[in-house]
Amino acid sequence: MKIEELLKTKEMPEAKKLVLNIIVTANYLSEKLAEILKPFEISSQQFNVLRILRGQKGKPANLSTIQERMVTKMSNTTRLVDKLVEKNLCERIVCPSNRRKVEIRITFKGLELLRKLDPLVEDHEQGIASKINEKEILLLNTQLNELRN
Amino acid sequence: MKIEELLKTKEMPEAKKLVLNIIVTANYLSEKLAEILKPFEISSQQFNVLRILRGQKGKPANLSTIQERMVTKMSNTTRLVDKLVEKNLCERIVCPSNRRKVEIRITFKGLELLRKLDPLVEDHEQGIASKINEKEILLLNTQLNELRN
DNA sequence: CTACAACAATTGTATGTACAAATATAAAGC
DNA sequence: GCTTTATATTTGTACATACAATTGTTGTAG
Repeated sequence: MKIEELLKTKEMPEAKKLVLNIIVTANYLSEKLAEILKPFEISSQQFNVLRILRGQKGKPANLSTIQERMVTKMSNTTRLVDKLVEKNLCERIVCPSNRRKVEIRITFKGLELLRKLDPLVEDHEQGIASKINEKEILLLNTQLNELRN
Repeated sequence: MKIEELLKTKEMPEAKKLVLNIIVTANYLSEKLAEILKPFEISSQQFNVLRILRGQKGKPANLSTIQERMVTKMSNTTRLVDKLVEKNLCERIVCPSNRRKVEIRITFKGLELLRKLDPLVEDHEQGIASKINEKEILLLNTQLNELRN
């Protein structure tokens, strides 16, 4: 649906339309992802943290590393990790060489969960992207990058 | 900055890049808006509600009307309106013809606040959109609409 | 060695989001 | 008229976000 229909407004400058459109589309995408994750009782931010941990390939991550790689930077990583630890999806130990830091690792259970989720999330992303052609995807990525400059 | 640099990942399918890029860009835009609104002690969702109320042009709105016009549909409109009422930016009375409903109106103080904010928000939106040319804006809007279909 | 600055994470508070359950009122069916 | 169903909003709970303040630890200057 067109953005202006969605917001039930007649007229709007294109600039305003663009800003709202990006936000509305992002909400839509996040909701779709949340739907996929829901049966597995994991939120999109928790999923995000798990993927970052897997990306470490065995090497433990500390909180600041996770934080700087998060999609939403200011989320409270301590409490996200708390939830994951509760569910045994990751473990957290105090870093022996520097006790200010913590070492966070994904567990086997966490890896298993991601392995189940991978194809579902992949389908979701492909399904979205398939609405436009490949050239348009590349262009869209470039233009979004520019908007943030 | 390119999305892959931002997330500090080497390779990623374009579809995944696109999905993340939209979400990251939306976060960026929301943060910028929040910065503008902060000195006025109003959140972007409260601002959103206020603009919807102004759009009613004197006619009162009830909760469900506001809800369906919100950018983020599932936010809890009752509590957002609570905050606005506390600040005297809008008023809420029980609808006399149907006591299940409420009538919500923007106050003079609310209109004044929006009048001050309008040019700031406009500048923000224009500033973002000016990063790409007009044709690209139109195209981007079209493509984002398609992604949600 | 001690005081102090810098660093890493945690905790606290207010706000917002997502969803379910509860409350209150109105409308419909018998 | 009384019960049931539908409608509109509010309330409760868990999670997430934004940001400030605090805690505990390390590094460093004197």
